[in-house]
Amino acid sequence: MTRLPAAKRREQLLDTAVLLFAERGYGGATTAELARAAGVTEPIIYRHFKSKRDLFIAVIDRTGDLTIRQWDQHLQSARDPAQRLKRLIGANPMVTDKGHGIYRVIVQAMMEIKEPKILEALQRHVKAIHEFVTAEVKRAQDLGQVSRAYSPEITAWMLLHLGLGYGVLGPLGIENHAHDSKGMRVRNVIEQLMLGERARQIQDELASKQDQD
Amino acid sequence: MTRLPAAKRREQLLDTAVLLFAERGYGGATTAELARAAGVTEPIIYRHFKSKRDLFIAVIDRTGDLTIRQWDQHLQSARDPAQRLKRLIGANPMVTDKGHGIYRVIVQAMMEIKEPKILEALQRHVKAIHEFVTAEVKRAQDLGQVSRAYSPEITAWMLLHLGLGYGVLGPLGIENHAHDSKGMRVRNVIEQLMLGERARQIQDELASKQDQD
DNA sequence: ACCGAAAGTTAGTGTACATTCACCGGCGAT
DNA sequence: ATCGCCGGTGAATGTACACTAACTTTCGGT
Repeated sequence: MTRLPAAKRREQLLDTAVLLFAERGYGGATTAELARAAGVTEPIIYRHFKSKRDLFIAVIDRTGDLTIRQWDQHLQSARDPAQRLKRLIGANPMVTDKGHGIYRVIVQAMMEIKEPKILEALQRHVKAIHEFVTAEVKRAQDLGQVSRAYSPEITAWMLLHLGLGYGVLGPLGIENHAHDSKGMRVRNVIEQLMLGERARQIQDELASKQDQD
Repeated sequence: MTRLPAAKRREQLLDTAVLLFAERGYGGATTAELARAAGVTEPIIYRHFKSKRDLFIAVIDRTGDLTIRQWDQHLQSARDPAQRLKRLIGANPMVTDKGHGIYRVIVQAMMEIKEPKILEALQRHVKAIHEFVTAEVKRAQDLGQVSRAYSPEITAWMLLHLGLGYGVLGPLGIENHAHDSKGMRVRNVIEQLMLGERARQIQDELASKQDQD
């Protein structure tokens, strides 16, 4: 309806595509739907992108940056590195409202990898996130807030794997997923392990005064 | 070409479908390809399965059984529960030659979930595997070979998440994935954590006499 | 030897969807 | 005032693919 300059329309199409892919998946989303959601007709899509696949690649590159920026912002208000880490653990972008749709698309892309360009984009993305988490862990270790038993790098990989696994299985809605009959949650286990040996007592103390995070 | 009794044909179709789905993905594989690969014509597929989706569900269910049977077999020659667990950790079906193709498809399905029937199949699958791992952990705990700090259930979830995350990121071929600059690997960390506090020393001892696993 | 059921085939049908063709209208530079 | 460019549309087009109807061959039991 409303006429837009090419650059704006392109951006808008990408915005719309992210939402649509998140909801329907790449395969499930149709160009007709995308056009309708964007308030234009199909040929417009092809004015801006060579093909649906091309559009998909553009979406991935774009969401990579976006995700890390969102993470950064989310951690900014934390008091200290330990708190930041707790938030990091609690704010798995695969599960939070903002991120989970986007991450569905990214993991979907990880499972396909037909184009080397997509692979490269994903490698960049994971590397960036790993570096980010590594830096967080290192900071907390330097302040003695986190056990130094393992290197920041390996700890960050563990966190990524755990978060990814959790993010994949969570949406399946499996009964008793990620917790046991006593109400223990994987999240708690991770925090305890990361915060060192005394962590369990600390955890117990915190439990009674209703943790804000 | 060669005529087969229904049961055999059904099995053969499933065998073929696993390979094809692994290679092309569920969406990418066509019924025509499947028929050709199986050496029959398309209607045969529909004699044995109500639909392509139905076939996929059968594949998922079957892979669940298969994985567990393969694990069972792989673990059988281990001396004790602790050894079994070590093997379990080392035999991530998402990474082994046999499993990795089909697990890519399964994770793909987890990211899409269009049909509730597929969702159910996936839930069954994950549940079965979780139960299996839980039982292994419990056995090792009962013999005091594994730290009782966390319940078998929660420990099993951690292992599943870690394995899944590792299996998703591994194929991306990221530099330094899952290990740090000192050569420490996530696998080692998991083993150490699971085997309790003395695990590190035990690990060191074992390292010198060239562990067979 | 025959017949009925089981296994298989040929040749569609219908449709969902990415992609394109041919045309339209308004706005800004001349 | 007008004309060409650019953002836009309506209506195909083609094709890939799941699924099916109707017919044929083979096999095993009597």
